[in-house]
Amino acid sequence: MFRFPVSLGGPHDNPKQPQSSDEQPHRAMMNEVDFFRSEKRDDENIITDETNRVHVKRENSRVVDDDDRSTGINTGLNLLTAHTGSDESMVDDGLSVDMEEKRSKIENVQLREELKKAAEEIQRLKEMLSQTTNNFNSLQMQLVAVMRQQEDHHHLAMTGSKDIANKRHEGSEMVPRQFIELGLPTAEVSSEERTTVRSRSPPSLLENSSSRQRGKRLLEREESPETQSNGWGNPNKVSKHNASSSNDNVSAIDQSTAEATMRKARVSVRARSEAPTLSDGCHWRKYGQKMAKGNPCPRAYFRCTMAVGCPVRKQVQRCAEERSILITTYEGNHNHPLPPAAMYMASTTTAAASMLLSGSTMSSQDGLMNPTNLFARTMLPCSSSMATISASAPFPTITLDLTESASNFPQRSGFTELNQSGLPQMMGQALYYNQQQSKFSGLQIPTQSLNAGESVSAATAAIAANPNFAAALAAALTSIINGPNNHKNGDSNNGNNNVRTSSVERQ
DNA sequence: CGGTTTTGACCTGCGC
DNA sequence: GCGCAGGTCAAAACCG
Repeated sequence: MFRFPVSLGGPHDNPKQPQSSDEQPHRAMMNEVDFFRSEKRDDENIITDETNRVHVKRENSRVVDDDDRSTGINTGLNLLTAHTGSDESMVDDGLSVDMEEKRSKIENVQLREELKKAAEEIQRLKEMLSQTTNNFNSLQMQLVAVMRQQEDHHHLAMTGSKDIANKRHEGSEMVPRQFIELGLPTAEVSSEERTTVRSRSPPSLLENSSSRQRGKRLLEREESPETQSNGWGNPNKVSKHNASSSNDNVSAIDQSTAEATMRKARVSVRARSEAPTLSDGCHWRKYGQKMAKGNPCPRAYFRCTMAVGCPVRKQVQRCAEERSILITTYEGNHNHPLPPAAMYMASTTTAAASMLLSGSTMSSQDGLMNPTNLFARTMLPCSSSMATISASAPFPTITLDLTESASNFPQRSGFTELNQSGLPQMMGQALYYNQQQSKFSGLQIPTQSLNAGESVSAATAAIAANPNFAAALAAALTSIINGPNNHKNGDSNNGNNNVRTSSVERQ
């Protein structure tokens, strides 16, 4: 799905190269082959060797080449050079051949060392990725186990006290309600599965669904992933469903909850920008605009147009208090490959959403084994103050605030530069949990844990500062994150459509 | 001409 | 039941 972009010296390193036919600036291995080939030609033709030698040198820095001439690195050869010093012609004699051979050998050694280092680097990165994958898998399994446990407790509590359950559904426990709601079928789910889930639904929900079965619009919504009252605007609908849900579906609910956790989250990005929208690498079509209450600035609604039927939407609105701040809220998951620039954003928002959702299903005691911490440490290394999770919003929403504290991460800037270095910047965003977090059942990253992970964070930040690696890692993590869902959903186009696709499925 | 934006109407959920 | 607000639709206008 991704490649680690290893640069062993790009075209910039050898601007003076002859235009040989086999010249391919991005192929380090080809250069290596060329090198050996040229070495073999030594015996054949010195002139040719000279040409090839220059060609080979492109893997080395020009400084080395210059040093050879200007500073006389090979002092032993200088004598030989001096011997032929009067001869400025391009014709080499036997002594210069020796010099060239020695030089070639030195270059050969240097080149091999560089390649070796590069190979080791690749191997290390692979190991890191593998380790991250393993960590994620184990954490995910733990997450499932804990969710089961929590679900059991939840049902016990509900059956034990209806009052308590009612209070939960009326008031503070917004998130669990949404998770249940999110368990409803998605577009990727087969029609059979949809029917099954629907049939499990309580009469109220069925009535509600049937009452919506009118008109073309409804049909469209039925086709779309979020048909089942999964819209942005009806977050509490299924909570009632949840309240009346029985215990016989615990496992099903567990599954749906797991899916649900990846479904409904919104990722809101606050960034200072004078532009009407943030350039996040995707193509969007505006499909609506509304004046929101309490904000003189209209809210614009956009839909991803990079692929037909892509469920990803975003809302763009300027902050009422500070017009220079652009609030972009993403929801959904792309069902198509993304360009790298968009991948940055998608990966970041996916990670944020995953963090939000996975964390929200955990109890506070689970913090240490919560994947949230993994994400917080891997994806948002400086987790301290830049992301807000809001439980007061109708949906679990994580807000990445790019308007402040831009000092603690390299290359920090606004989202508008995402095309260049978006991921590192985003990854540099830290998380903080506002007061509303206390309402959140599980979104607590223990300060302890974060402190313990500071070294990890620092290392991660350093790595993430490299856009290439960041892109690769983000892509990898995205695929990891999305993996299970993709399997469930069955028809995912890429590794990119989990959190977000699922979270938008209500249209 | 095809894609995008604009904008008024419509749908839906929620609170009173 | 009614009104409000958020979200969406879709025809018309606009644009490259």
